[in-house]
Amino acid sequence: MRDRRSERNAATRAEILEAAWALVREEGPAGLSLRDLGRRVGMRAQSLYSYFDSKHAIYDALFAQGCRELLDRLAAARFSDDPAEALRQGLRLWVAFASEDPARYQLLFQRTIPGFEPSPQSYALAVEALDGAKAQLAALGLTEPRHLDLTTAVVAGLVAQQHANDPTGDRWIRLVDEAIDMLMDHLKPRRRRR
Amino acid sequence: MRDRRSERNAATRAEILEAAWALVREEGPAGLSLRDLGRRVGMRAQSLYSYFDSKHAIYDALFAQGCRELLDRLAAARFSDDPAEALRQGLRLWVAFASEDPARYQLLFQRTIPGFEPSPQSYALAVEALDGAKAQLAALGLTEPRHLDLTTAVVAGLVAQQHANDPTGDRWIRLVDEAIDMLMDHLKPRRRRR
DNA sequence: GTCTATATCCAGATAGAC
DNA sequence: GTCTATCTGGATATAGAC
Repeated sequence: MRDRRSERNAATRAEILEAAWALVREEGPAGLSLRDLGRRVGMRAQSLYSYFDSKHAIYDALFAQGCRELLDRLAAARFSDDPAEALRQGLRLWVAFASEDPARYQLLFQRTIPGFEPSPQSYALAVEALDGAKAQLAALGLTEPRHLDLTTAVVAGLVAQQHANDPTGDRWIRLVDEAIDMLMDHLKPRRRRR
Repeated sequence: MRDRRSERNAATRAEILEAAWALVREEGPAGLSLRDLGRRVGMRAQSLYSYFDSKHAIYDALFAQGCRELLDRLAAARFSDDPAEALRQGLRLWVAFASEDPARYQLLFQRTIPGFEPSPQSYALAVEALDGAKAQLAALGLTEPRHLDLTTAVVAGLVAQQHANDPTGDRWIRLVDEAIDMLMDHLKPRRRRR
């Protein structure tokens, strides 16, 4: 039969994580404090330890949630049958995901919280998301490491510049289609240079 | 006549900044503490206030030093007379500078220290460095904002991926020449697409 | 210029009553 | 499961003696 107690516990955990996201968006991932977090959910900071073993465990849960959100969107996207168009759609989705929430991007893709590393289970989710992009490249015959690395670099560069130098605008984000053109023209095996 | 007192003061300031760089490299820019810094130079943390008005003033001095280092290297470089080759050399220099010291890169080009913004004087140095790249692009007829923005995005992307995912290796950095090829082929006005 | 002493505030985490 | 109380340690910064 249903375990009402553990259901309630899970609901509270979810509520705590939701409040944590809000704080992380306001102060940045490194600025999260258990005091503030407790206050948000109407608890003393110490009581959070009934739900999470440590502050790092909270970060880890946020990391996993962020990855799952990305995986969900990738799964929900209806990609074109044309591999080139599908890749383009996939990269647009990554850029949109990464640029819409700087704090989440920082938590998932940069190393900005001193001492925090995601658990293997959580990290596996991030790898899974990247595997999607890898497969889309492979469908175009782009299977060398440098193909993926150059692709991730271009995407990461647009997002990094956007966040650092124009956080409220779209100065770099709007270049995404041009950047993808550039990338695909360059990587296309048929017109390989050098 | 020489002011031995102020010479000594300047020497101590320089020593403090050197120790600050070491700490920042070890702990990241956000991890710098005045206690540790004082200990490194054989002082109590409070005594540092004789040399700098605040912790932010120390960050600002580091920021300015980092910019000057980059400007010095740009000034010392002997660039080719061929504008395309000169740009290539310039971008290689940026990538080398940014990748050799992650902490300095973070301090200069990312917004990672809560509450810190460089003073106008210091920021002007960063702008000056970027103007160099802008001029090199202009020498190739690339004067639109998107030309510079795409260029900085590619450079920033390589460096960001390098630091975040392969901090001790060269997995992305070694792609710099290929990335520059890609960029220049794409931006070259003579073969403009779209 | 450097020290001691101190102010003020914050952090993460644990013990134990209820 | 939540609380009070507490531990331990950290931070930046100021006042004033020497």
